[in-house]
Amino acid sequence: MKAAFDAFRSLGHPATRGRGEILRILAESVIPLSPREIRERIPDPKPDASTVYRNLTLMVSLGLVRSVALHERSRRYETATDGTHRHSVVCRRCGRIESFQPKKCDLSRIESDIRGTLGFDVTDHSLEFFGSCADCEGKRGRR
Amino acid sequence: MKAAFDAFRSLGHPATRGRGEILRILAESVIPLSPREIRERIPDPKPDASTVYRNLTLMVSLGLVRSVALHERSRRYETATDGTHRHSVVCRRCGRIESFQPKKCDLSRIESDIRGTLGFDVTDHSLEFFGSCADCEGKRGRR
DNA sequence: TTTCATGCAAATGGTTTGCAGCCAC
DNA sequence: GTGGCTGCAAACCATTTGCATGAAA
Repeated sequence: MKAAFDAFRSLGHPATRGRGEILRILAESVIPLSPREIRERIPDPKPDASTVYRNLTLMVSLGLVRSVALHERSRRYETATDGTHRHSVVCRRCGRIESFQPKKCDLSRIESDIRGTLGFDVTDHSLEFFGSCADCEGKRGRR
Repeated sequence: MKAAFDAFRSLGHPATRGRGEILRILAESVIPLSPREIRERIPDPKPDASTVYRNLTLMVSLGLVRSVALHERSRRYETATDGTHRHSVVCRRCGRIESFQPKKCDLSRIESDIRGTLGFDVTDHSLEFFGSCADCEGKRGRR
């Protein structure tokens, strides 16, 4: 909490309760959350939905938060402050989401190829996996 | 065109002009396109937007097309019929999109790790890169 | 006190859906 | 002929925006 407030102030933005809550909730979650889910977890009085959106946008631009696209209706968000490098694994059947931390995720080779070939300065990437979770796998064919 | 029609018929779905056009347009494009862009490229008379959406959904379920999330307002789609394995590279400054075909994209190691750790049967993944394109890179600081 | 964040409500824009008529097979 | 498409219009829903008020520094 303290840290969250400092994060904002040091970046020149007022620290408010809503901002602290959003950052806390994202830090506590193992998987990326949607704006709606984030808001639901904020204890009353909840900030308006628009405020949640505005703050998420701000936090992304400040580098405190990352947005993740899991091919759903809405985007999801995750903390970017801890140094963890996680990837989401999504079940195409039930929608379940889990996080996976690869022992070694080395895409730097590809990224330097991209720089050489296209002249793009790649700053980050997004990598998600899709398939069937253990539960749905067991039920295979039964649906 | 011919091939497109056969693709539908062999899968038990009527072949219509709209469907052929969508498949043709996606096959001709180097980068993934949004439903709107696809529709714009169909010569008159254009199918209704809802028809385009319905067909894209169908084609994804038939495995003819893949959807790609590039952190934009709308989703994009690309052909899945040719065996190419491409990844999109997106410029965060100007939105330019390019495709990159890695010499070697081996995520099978990670995917089998996922199976072992989470019990997920991973069938596919999505990998996109973000950064600055050559043009924007040159203008660095000028904006 | 001044700037910036918030709530509220309305607008936006992509996507989905119900329904009646039409087309591919 | 008939089931599956399509167009049209309305509904949906996540997200954005304008504006007046309220709070942080």
